[in-house]
Amino acid sequence: MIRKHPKPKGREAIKAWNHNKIIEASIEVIAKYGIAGTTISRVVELADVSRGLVNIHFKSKDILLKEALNYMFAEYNNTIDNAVKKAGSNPVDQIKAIITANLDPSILNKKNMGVWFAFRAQIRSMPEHLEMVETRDKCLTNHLLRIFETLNLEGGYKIPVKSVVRGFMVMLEGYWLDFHLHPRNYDREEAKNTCLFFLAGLFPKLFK
Amino acid sequence: MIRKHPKPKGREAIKAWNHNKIIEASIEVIAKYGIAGTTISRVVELADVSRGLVNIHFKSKDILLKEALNYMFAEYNNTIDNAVKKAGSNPVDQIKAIITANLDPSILNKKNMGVWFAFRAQIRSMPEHLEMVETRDKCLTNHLLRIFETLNLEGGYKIPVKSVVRGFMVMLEGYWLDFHLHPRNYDREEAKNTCLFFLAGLFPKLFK
DNA sequence: AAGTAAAATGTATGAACGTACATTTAAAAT
DNA sequence: ATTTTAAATGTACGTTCATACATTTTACTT
Repeated sequence: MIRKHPKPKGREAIKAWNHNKIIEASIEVIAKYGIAGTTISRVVELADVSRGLVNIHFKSKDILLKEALNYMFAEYNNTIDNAVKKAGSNPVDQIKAIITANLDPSILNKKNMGVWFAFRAQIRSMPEHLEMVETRDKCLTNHLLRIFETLNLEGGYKIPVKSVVRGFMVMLEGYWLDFHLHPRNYDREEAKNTCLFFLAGLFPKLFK
Repeated sequence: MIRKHPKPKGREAIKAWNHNKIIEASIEVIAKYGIAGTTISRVVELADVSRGLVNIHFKSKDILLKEALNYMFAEYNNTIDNAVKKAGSNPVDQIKAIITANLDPSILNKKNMGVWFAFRAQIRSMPEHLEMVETRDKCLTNHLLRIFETLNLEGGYKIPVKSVVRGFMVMLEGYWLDFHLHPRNYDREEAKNTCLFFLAGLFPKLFK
């Protein structure tokens, strides 16, 4: 049962509170059972609300799924944007901030990865969600393209930016997958260091 | 409807033929609809066999899923082992062979990736399949550990082998994910070159 | 304190699910 | 040709699913 905060007062507030409770329960259920394994019964049980309430708040199961996914992505995009902002103007610091953010427990945790890979796995049969996934990809790609281009200029490198950005993102996502499969003995520090190690191969002066 | 080969003669042969037809149909359905979205009805329709036959060949749905997964993994492990063998004794050639094999259409295709990520997504709620996934990981890890250690010796490098192997595998898998999401405009050559580019950063003399 | 409208509840319904099993089909043996 | 028996079929059953909606509860208004 999800009950992070006590039940608030006021009709509107209670409604919003229940709405949120259902979304968060859905996320947890998706993470555990996958998209097709997510049933209203499981959501209802975890959210501790009545069966009918889900139908009132979300016109259909599909809409509920979509809102749950959206909820999660918004969090991710915010986290990354903030991390880059906080890192200041140094591109190397920005890269490090992005790596750290992507490996931080607030992003890289069982629940998030469960949902993440559940959606990615089913993308073939639910192409309507592809857009949302790609929006997240673009958020990260844009940051990285800009940063690596700056690195090229500042360091006098001639690294093929597009390929390296893709390779780098692919690596980050690979580490997510690694965590998803083996959350127990996962070493965030090692993952970070290996990312930096690979980058140091390409930009020796900057990442050493 | 799956009918690669004409129906054979002989009771045993027909039985085996149907068995195979059901497994291959299952793989296709899993790839399209995910684990929980895989229903007997869908498998039966695609395999073009009677509803009851699945129950006779596979005691339960779980067992069918397990056999389908096993079928796919066996193919993968064979392909990799053969690729390494064919590459000869040069470690750089072996690495290249592994990259090429992992990006080859016989491995990296919509069907395989659909099943692959479907299982990985659901691993949390079906831990009984973790073992099979890890067997595949070990097959690849063992090859790579040996090869990178040889590279260290031959080239006089002091690369942290374990980390690099993990980073490299993570990268390969990241490219699988990339393909899974965007099979249309996927560039196998570029993926291969970027892998080599990252390795060239670590082993400059060898991968240039 | 009484009335009212919004929100939440829980039961009902039909479709789809996995599985069991009596029946039919057809390959092999006589 | 007839018999035998393994293999395949298709219906039937109990369960679980998403959804609809009449009913009850509860926060707000008067």
